[in-house]
Amino acid sequence: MPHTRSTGRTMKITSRFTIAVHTLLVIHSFQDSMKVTSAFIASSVNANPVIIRRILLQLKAAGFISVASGTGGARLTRDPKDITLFDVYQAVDCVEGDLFHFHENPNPQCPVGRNIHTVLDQHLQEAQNAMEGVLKKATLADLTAEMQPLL
Amino acid sequence: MPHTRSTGRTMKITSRFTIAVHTLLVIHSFQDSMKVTSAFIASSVNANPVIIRRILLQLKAAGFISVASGTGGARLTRDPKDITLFDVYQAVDCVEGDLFHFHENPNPQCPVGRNIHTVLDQHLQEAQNAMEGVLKKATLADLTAEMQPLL
DNA sequence: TTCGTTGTAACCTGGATTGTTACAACGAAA
DNA sequence: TTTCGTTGTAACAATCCAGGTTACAACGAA
Repeated sequence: MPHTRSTGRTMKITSRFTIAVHTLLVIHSFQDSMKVTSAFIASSVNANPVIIRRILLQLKAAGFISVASGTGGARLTRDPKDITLFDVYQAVDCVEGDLFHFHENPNPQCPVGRNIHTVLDQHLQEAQNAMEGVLKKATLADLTAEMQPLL
Repeated sequence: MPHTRSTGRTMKITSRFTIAVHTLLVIHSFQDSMKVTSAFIASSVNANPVIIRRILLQLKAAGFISVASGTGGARLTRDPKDITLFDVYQAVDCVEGDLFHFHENPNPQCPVGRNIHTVLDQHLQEAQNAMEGVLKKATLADLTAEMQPLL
């Protein structure tokens, strides 16, 4: 029985994405009752505060939050209804352009090598669009609402 | 203007997948007119023959091809209509289980940390399903047909 | 036996992610 | 003005994985 070199672990979309969503939910939930610092978020996420700060920078750059440097504390600057999971996914640079990694420079002398890109690309793009389309449907407000009954 | 540490390149689904599809198309196209060796496939893909052999092992283990060790040459052992892009995607271990990497051990003391997993998982799973669903629709036979007019 | 090919080990390289410590800049409050 | 907590950010270290390479034993047919 032949076996591969696979050691088990494989590629996944960076956890920055789920951490960013977690972060936004924490800010949304607590911003009115307390100062939401990177250390506070870090303790909810269970990660290093610097990791959180780096994500806060990306969320700030995307225009979702403001962060009070010096004083401390993050706040949403956009209605949670207007922040989709896809927005967050883009903000934290989950994928740059294409989700699938196409092998480069297939041999143009070969009929398959010459056309593989054209033929495959359509399907891969469609697959990526389908995935991103689902992320575009859900907003931060939706997640908050879905979390309510669990509390 | 704050900026991130991102250097540009980000995670993508391994090129093993597109190489595997390319490989199957080459086998399908040439198996009746010549002996299709790892070296031949490698020259079409423009990759090292060992890379191709490792992928051939995975495709063989999945039951899509037979490889004549010693003599050399790969052949399809299944109708191209019955090999979907998703089958190939699974055969080469593109993702093991979940596409998204969820940060582990969120703080159960925090209401957000306690429920983030439950709430987010549904959306992430739906996104992944949508992507994989598209890959399930296209077969090797479809790709071959789409490539015909380009030749 | 010879010869081309496969199966597979061993190794290297580069890149990305995640985590860490450290510290200057900042803003508010004492 | 000084103090203090916090942010912004640099500089690293530790993994981990993909991708590539060389090397060689095993194989099967001629």
